Amino acid sequence: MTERKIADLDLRQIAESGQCFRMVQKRENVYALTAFGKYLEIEQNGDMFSFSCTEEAFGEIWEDYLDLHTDYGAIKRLVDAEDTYLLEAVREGWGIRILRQDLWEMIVTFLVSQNNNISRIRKSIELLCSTVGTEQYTEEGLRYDTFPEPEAIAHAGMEVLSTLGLGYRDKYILGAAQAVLDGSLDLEMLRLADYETAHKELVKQYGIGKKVADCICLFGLYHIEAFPVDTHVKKILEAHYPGGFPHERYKGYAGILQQYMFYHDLNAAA
DNA sequence: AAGCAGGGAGAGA
DNA sequence: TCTCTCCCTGCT
Repeated sequence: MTERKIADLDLRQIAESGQCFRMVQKRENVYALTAFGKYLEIEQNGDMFSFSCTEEAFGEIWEDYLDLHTDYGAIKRLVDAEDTYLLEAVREGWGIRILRQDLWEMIVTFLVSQNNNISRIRKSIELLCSTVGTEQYTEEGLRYDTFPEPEAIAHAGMEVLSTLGLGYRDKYILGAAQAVLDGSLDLEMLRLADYETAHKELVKQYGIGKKVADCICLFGLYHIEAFPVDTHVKKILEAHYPGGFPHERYKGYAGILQQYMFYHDLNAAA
């Protein structure tokens, strides 16, 4: 058990922000997530958080995963005081952070996300993990499933993938797994590359277009300058930024602002 | 119950 | 380049 007081963090907002699909509410104020083969529960009471892990694990894995080294308060203060829409979006999604998630998991996740909705993405990812991933148990005996490595997905093949209800996306996922194994999709190179290079490489991969590549850059490589434009963001830009989004003003971190806007739009729709 | 939902590939212009 | 259709599936 590790406890911390943390500003600019809200678990519910992150879980619903569409950047991660394996973070679920366990009970009041408690969320559970699986990442890097490990399972974590977090309880939030205001700005006080308790994590179901040791101080060591917190420092080595979760602090970084939750992007706690980044000052989101400072970023929010950079928002144009004249931009009432963006201020409102930030006010509503004040506790959003960009999680530093695993690259391979993000590649598969956002391949699944195309032309798809959040609840179905969640189900697909969970089914993929429980079918092809590795079954693990916490010290308390709670079962969880790790995200399948490329080897496991390639080994499963279309025979298994086609039974998971992924639709036409199954062949993209198998293709990506095979590409990692044969070296044509080089994860280590992507991790070292800058945003432009990573994006250019990603769109070469079958099933990855501009939007999905941007999501992978933002959520899997922490290139916070990446600004994915999906149908929601497109709609937002048309409604609130007819002259175009001020990318110059927010150069280098526009992706974080995109996340506030996206979250705001999801809530407005409901 | 036709049409849509966090897109992309492939074809044709 | 740009536009158009089709793609799996589940939900409304």
